Amino acid sequence: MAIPNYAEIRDGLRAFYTRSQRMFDRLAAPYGLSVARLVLMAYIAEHGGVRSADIIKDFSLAPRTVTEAIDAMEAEGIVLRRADPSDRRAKVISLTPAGEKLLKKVEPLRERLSEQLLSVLSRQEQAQFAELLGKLNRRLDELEANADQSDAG
Amino acid sequence: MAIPNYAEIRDGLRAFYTRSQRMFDRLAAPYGLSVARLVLMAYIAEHGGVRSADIIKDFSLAPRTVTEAIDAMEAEGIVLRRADPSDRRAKVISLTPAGEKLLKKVEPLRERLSEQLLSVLSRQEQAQFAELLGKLNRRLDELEANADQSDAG
DNA sequence: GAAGATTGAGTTGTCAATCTTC
DNA sequence: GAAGATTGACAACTCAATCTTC
Repeated sequence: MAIPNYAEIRDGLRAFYTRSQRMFDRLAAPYGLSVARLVLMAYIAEHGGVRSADIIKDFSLAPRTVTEAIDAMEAEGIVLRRADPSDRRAKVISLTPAGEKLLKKVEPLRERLSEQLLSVLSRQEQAQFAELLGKLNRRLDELEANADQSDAG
Repeated sequence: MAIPNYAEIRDGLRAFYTRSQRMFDRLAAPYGLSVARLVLMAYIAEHGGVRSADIIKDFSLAPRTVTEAIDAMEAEGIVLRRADPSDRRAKVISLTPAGEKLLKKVEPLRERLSEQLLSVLSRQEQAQFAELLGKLNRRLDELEANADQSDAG
């Protein structure tokens, strides 16, 4: 039996992720956006009003990353932060009308590029790819849980 | 027929890539390394002496990224730059003995974490995953070629 | 003490411009 | 003019520390 070629997977994944990321960034750049901001905007739009902590948790990001991104988007009038009336520690982030408008314009372009990229796979292969990613992410959950255990122990 | 769920693939890919990347970074951190530097070191070791332009091409990186990484690694005594005798524009990058020693120590840890992560997939699934990534990367080649054509036209 | 948000310092990446040599 | 390397300015991420409120 052949030795598993982890390097091929690592390199293929790195190449695809970074290259496709760059392609999406170039798509969004003319609108003053990046994929990172587009993803945040879509998330905020989907959930209505969110807290920084929600984003940190759902995207596995560092607090610093989120504060900085929201700061920049707030300065550009895309999002706004209001005090949370139910918890004086928290702030509620939502899209401004301008932010919603921008999202509605750029989101279809992202979907179109996704299509151009992913339609090279058959429906079955797309489902396979999603399933493999799901397995790998669940494996990460396990390994992270173990790491936390070690920390505590 | 169901509409392809591109968002699931996008989100799954983003989550897996960024989370696993962070896990590898934490593995390398005690040795003063990052995945990015580990990857560069492995490439330099494999090829003996390389030029900045080789790295830029083979990893699809911006020139800035490479110069900065090599600068930092040179300052730490991991790599060294020599003038290329055959081309006075170029410099040849190679690992120092200390760099080789460090790589030999850390590379097995990377392989071990790859195993822990990817062994959740069967051999067949690993092969599938690699093949799907290959298809997607070739698709990126096509799209990038089209983009270049548009630029020129 | 823990949760929510922010901030300081540093890495890895981008784009765009520059300088030297081919 | 094109290729090889570097640099300035900036985005998006990390870790670690801090401050307020629960």
